[in-house]
Amino acid sequence: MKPEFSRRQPVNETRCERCSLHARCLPLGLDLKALESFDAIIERPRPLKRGEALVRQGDHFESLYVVRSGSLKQSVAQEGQRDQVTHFYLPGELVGLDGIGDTACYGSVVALESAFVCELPFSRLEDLAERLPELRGQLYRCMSRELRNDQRMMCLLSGRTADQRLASFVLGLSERFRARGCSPYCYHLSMSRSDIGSYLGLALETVSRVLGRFQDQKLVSVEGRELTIHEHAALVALAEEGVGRHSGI
Amino acid sequence: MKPEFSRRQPVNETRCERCSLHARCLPLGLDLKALESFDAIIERPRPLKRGEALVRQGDHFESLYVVRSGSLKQSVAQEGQRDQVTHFYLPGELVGLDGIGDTACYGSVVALESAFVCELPFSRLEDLAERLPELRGQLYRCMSRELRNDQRMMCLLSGRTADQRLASFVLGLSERFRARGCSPYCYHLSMSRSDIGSYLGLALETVSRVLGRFQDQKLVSVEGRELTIHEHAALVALAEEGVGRHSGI
DNA sequence: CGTTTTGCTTGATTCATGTCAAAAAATCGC
DNA sequence: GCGATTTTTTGACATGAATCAAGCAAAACG
Repeated sequence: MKPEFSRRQPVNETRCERCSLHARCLPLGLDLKALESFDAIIERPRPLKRGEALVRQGDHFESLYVVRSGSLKQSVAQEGQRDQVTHFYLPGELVGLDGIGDTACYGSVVALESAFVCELPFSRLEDLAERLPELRGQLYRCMSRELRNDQRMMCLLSGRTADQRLASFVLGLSERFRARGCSPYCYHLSMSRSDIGSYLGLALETVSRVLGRFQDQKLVSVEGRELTIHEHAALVALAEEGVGRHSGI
Repeated sequence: MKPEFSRRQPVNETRCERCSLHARCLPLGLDLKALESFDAIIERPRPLKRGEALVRQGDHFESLYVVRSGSLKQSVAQEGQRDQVTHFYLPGELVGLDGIGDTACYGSVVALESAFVCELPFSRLEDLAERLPELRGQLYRCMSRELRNDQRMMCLLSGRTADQRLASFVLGLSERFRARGCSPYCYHLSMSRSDIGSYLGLALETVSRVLGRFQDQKLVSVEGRELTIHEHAALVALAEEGVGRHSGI
C-alpha cells in the first residue's frame, strides 16, 4: 500500500506557513505579513469521507476551496443524462473557480477518498485581494491556467483516440504527482474506471481494455487502482502522435 | 444579404460611452468616471482583414482584446497534428484570457471576416483594476463564465452524438446573436464547415451531412453559410435528449 | 470571362468504440 | 469470515462517424 496524501498531511498542521503545500497553493508569492492575513480568512480544514459532497450542484456559491489532502472529483448532471465528470482535484488545487460571479455552483464536488479541504470565503478573499496585488495576480493566474487546462482537455476530447486520451491522462496524473513530491511512476488511482471514462469521454469498458492493452505492451502495469509507468517515453510518443482522429497532420 | 456587424459599428464610434456594445462588454457596471479611465487605456480599434491574425500562437502575452465587430476564431496547433479550433469570438467577447500569467499566447486568433478589435494592455488593465473594484469583479466574472463555457463544451465533446453537438452549436450561436440584438433565427456562419468540425470534434463531412439532415427534417434551412432556424423547440429537445453516447440517463 | 482554387456535398466502405451480457475480482457490511 | 454489493474484466456484436474518393458550386484571380 502506498502512502496516501492524508498520511502526509497531519490534520493539526493548520497554519499556512507550516503547510507543506505552501509552494503550490494559492497564496504563493505572498510575504509573511500577507500570508498571515490570508491565513486569517481560511476556515480551518474540513474533513470529508469518501463519497461525501463538498458542494452540490446548484448550491449557492460562497467559497473557493483548496484541497489539503485526498482527492475529489467534480461532476455535472444535465437534463436526465448521465453525470459527467469534469475535473479531478489533487492537494493544492483550487476548487470552485467556475462558480465566481454565478449564483449557483456549476457542478457537484465529491471526495474520492478521505480528504481535507480549506475553505476560502470568496467575499473575504475579494476584500483581501483589494489590498494584496500579489494575491490578485495569483487568482488571475490560477483561473487562466485552468482555462488553458480546459482547452487542452477540449483538444483531447475532440481530436484524439481512446489510446491517446488514456496515455495523456496517465501522464497528466504522473506530472501532477511529481509536482507534489510523490512518485510520478507509481501511483494510486483514486477514481473508478467509470469516472475515468466519463472524464475522457469513453465507455468504462474501453478504459479497462485500453489499460489492459497498455499492460500487454509493457507500457504500464495496473493492479486494480495501483498504476506503474514503465515506458514513459513511449506513452509520451503515443499521446503526441500525429495520427489522432480526423486524419492527423 | 444580412446586415453584418461591421455595418452596425461605424469605425469612428471610438469612445466606450458611445459604443453600442457597452452593455455586453468588459466595463459593464462602471460609473461614468471609471468608464473614462477605462476608455483611456484602450488602444483604438484595430482593423483586421479576413484571415489576418490578431495573435499568433507563442506570441508574448501582453493584451486582452475585445471584439468590436466581425468575428474571429482561436485555434491551437499541437505537435504535428491538425490545428484545432477552440473558440469563436463575437462582438463584445473578450479574447486572450487564457494567456494571463503565461509568457506565451496559447493559440492563434484569426479574423473570420473583416473585424475591429479594441486592445487592452493587460498591465494597464491590472493597474486600473487596483483602483476599480467593479472592474476587478468583472474580470473575475468573465474568466469564470469562460470556465463554465469550456466545461459545457467538454461535456458536449465527450458525451453527445454528432447531431446533438450540431444542434447545440446552432442554438448556442443563436443565443449569442440574440444577446447582441441580432436575429436569433436567421444568421450568417462566418466559419467554414471545416472550422465547425474541428471545434465540435467531427469530420467536416459529418458537419455537412448532419446539417443536410437537419434541413431534410425541416429543423433549419442552410444555404451556404446562411442559416435559418425553423424548429427551435425541436433543436432544443434534440440537444438535451437523454440518449447521447455512453448509455444516457 | 474563363480558369483555378477553395469550400461543400454526397456516396461507399471501414474501423474504432459503444452496447449488451456475463463472469471474475475486489470491497463492504455485519 | 462470509454473503452481498460494487467494480472490473472480457467477449460478441452493432453502429456512428471517420476515411477515401469523386463531383459540384462558388469565390478568387489573372
